[in-house]
Amino acid sequence: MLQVHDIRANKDAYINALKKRGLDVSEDIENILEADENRRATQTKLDETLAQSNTFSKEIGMLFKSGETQKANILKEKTSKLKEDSKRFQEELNAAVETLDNLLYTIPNIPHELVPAGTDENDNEEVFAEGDIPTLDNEALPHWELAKKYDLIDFELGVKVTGAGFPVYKGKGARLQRALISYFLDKNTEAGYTEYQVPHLVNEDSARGTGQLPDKEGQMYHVTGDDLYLIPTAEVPVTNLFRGDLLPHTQLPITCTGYTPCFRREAGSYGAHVRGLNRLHQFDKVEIVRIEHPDNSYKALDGMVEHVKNILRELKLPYRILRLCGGDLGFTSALTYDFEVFSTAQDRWLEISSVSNFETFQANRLKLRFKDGDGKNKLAHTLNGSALALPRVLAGILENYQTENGINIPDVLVPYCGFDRID
RNA sequence: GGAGAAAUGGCAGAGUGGUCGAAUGCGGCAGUCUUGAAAACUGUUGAGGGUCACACCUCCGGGGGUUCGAAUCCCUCUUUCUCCGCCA
Repeated sequence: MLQVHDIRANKDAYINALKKRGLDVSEDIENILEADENRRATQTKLDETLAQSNTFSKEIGMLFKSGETQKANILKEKTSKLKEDSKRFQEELNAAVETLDNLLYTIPNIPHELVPAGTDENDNEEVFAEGDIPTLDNEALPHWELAKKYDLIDFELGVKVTGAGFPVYKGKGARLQRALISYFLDKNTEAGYTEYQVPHLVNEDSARGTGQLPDKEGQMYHVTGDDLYLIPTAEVPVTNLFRGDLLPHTQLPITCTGYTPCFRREAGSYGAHVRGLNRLHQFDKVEIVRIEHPDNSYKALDGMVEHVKNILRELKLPYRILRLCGGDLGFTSALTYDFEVFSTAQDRWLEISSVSNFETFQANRLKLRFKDGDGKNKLAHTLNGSALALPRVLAGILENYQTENGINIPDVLVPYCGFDRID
């Protein structure tokens, strides 16, 4: 969420910038500023009342000490009204804070100046593309056919055990999946990211910290018995490792990577675009997370983009990079680059990574701060990206590496797989 | 799952109703000394709100209560530790 004092200072600039998202927030901003003034006024009233009653309490204490109990008792009576007042003001304050927070929750992050205006994915800006799109013959199959032909993934078994969107990987399919996880983790740790294994269930505070709650409640699986949520991405547990921290600036940047399964309800999804591995309720992903000094965060974002590029280059997959337009930009993000790999047999681009800078938007909710060189405590910038999401990379490999006689394995994966062909 | 103990500042650890935001030690920062460093010594050192700046307010695991006044008493929740049971 945004910080009120930033909104106060940059009111017009913020209203203007949010137009890129297709939003007119001028009224909301006015409401926020009004709610904030109300909050501060109420706080002042409460503080003054408490100050008064603190003074009385001290006096009463001294009077009792010196034996002047009668005077003390007179003072005691005076405090009862103050007590009532402070109780009432406290309730008013709680309400004022809640009103303000609820308003703040509705305002998305301010898009970076590089974010192009636009309403949907068609307006995203292609900033880079690389790799040759193979020309396949007419016999080329989509990955779900290949998975069946070579017995790599069994979607029906998943339906039997759990339901649609929970595939079962078998044999070389399972091995290839595991190879990719190891390969990604190795690439990330080589690049300096520290590997973490984190819980796959998180509590409500964590889900709130990274912004899944309150807005996206319906997207997560909720374990009601223990009031825990299955993680939709490793971003949630990994970023929350640092919730509430006040880090010395010398400790920045903090860089983490982690593999987790991800669980998404994907309510309302249907049709051809969700076939095979294209969209699942459970999938694997290796994530990278950075906590950065605000002065370095955009350099860091560029570094993450380069890092993902290198991986895709090694895998020799044709891909492109999109800079998301205002209409497609995630609620919490200031600038996002999506990576898409070309799915030859489906003749479409599949998103395999999304790399974002959230600036202080997440850190504000997380209360994730650092002590800067000047001694001041400031909110850190958080960034994250997939490196990479497994299913669609797998789909890309199966489709792009298929031949008449089998599927080749990208060279860099052969040591991880222990085989160089699926046939 | 059963029984007991505990939760205090970056860490360790005092504090059981009245100048306690909190002793002390370690750590951190600044200085003295030193060619430099170490050691020693001196000073300083929590967070949030609020203010032009002060003042002032809040915070001793979370929430609630008693009291003029709570780190301190009561209730409740959570977590940790010890013992027992179960277990990959």
